Amino acid sequence: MSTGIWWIRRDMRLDDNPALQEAINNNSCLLPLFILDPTILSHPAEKRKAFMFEGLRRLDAQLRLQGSRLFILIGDPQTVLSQVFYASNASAIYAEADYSPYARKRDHAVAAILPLWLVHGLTVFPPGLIHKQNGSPYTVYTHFKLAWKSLPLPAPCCTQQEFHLPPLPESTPICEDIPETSIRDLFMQPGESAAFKRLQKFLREPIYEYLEKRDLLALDATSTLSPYLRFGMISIRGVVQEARFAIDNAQDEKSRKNAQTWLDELVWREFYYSVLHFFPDGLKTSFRKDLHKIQWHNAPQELEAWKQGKTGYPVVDAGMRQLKQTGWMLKRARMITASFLVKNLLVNWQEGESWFMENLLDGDPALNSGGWQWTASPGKDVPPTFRIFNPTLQSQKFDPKGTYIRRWVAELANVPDAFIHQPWRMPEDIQKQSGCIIGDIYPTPIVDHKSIQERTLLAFQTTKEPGE
DNA sequence: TGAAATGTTGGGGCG
DNA sequence: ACGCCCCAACATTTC
Repeated sequence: MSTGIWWIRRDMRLDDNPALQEAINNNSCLLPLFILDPTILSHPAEKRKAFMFEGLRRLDAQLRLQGSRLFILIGDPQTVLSQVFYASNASAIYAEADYSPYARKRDHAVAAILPLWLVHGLTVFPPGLIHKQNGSPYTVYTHFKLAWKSLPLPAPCCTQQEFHLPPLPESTPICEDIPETSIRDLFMQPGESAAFKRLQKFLREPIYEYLEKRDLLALDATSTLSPYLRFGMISIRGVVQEARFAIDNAQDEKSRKNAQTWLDELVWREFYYSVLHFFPDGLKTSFRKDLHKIQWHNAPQELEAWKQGKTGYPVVDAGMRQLKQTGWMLKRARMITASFLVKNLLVNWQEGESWFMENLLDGDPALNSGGWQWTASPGKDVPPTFRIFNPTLQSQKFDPKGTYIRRWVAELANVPDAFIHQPWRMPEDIQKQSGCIIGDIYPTPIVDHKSIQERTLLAFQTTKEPGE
């Protein structure tokens, strides 16, 4: 009789879970354990924590269906694991490898005093596996993607729908309750079955229109799987396998291309974890070293207006309000709002990065930082150009009727279509008619896009290297 | 996974 | 009927 501890961190699922499988294969008893780490609990991400706690409740329910249960303990992981390990007379601890700098440090400390087995499962291929011929990392996505796609997809570790969880050990720790949260309405229901349903729904039709519709802000045309992937409520290997299957089954070339684009997004996720692997400092400092030279404007009141969705640019404000209320934005909305902060307000990208981390359900350091640095980078990607998003053009393109804007910015609900993207241009009588006085009910734009361009170009010029 | 400036084309109104 | 102009729509170039 041996007991394995399944230390759950961000692999909150039973299906295709390599760490869980490893624990089961090597033990006759299993102790599923989640540690409430004060370091993580102190992070001000209330919505994401609520999603996580509710997810833990669902996982506990799943475990109980098979005669097991989830154990919750509070404290420093090294201390907690030592106690549980000896109290339950366990043989080893099994966990899915996590690659953030904090996780690495934490796991290193645990492994120094206890038998900790880290099993890969967070990405399809372990970060670091894919590199150039000479061993150096890919820093351009396109090249990484080609290398990624040339590799055979690893098979899921347990394909059977039903498997039997080993029983609990005889001596189990006294455990805490899953914390309650003050968050009432979660934008998405967490848990493995919700994730699975969402994927199935997406695969039926939307995946074949993904490229054409993903940027339309008023639609719900994307998979919205990222919060589930964030907590491992669904297996990335399984998702990729389904994506490949969908591509192979596409009815026509256009559908195939649409589905292919969705898979490419999953490869972006792999790419950012790879970048983090090779550049572990890239989370806190700019991956592009020359970004340090930029003279940011960093006006606190402008940053605050951005956070609260009161910049006076409807599409930016809609996005920021949606983020604060629900913890979710389409990638297009993330790009528009991020570009506005960095390129229009000239605020250091790290300010935006940490606000997103506070609010996003899917907030993941590697991906969030990667996305922000993509925004801040003045165009090292292909083709090499300098991009400043024009919030009005983006708005007209991706929310042509203003549906998204009106959904999130109530003050603009009755503004006519002709002015929905630029309400500051409304004549006074129309402002009165639509009940939206600019500068009173809805803010005047905090910066003028046109006049700000020169400042931004100048600030970013310092990043140009000789010969460029 | 831009935007703005510039260039090209093609249909319709009109003399 | 025909050529000319206008201009919107689309394409290409440049930053």
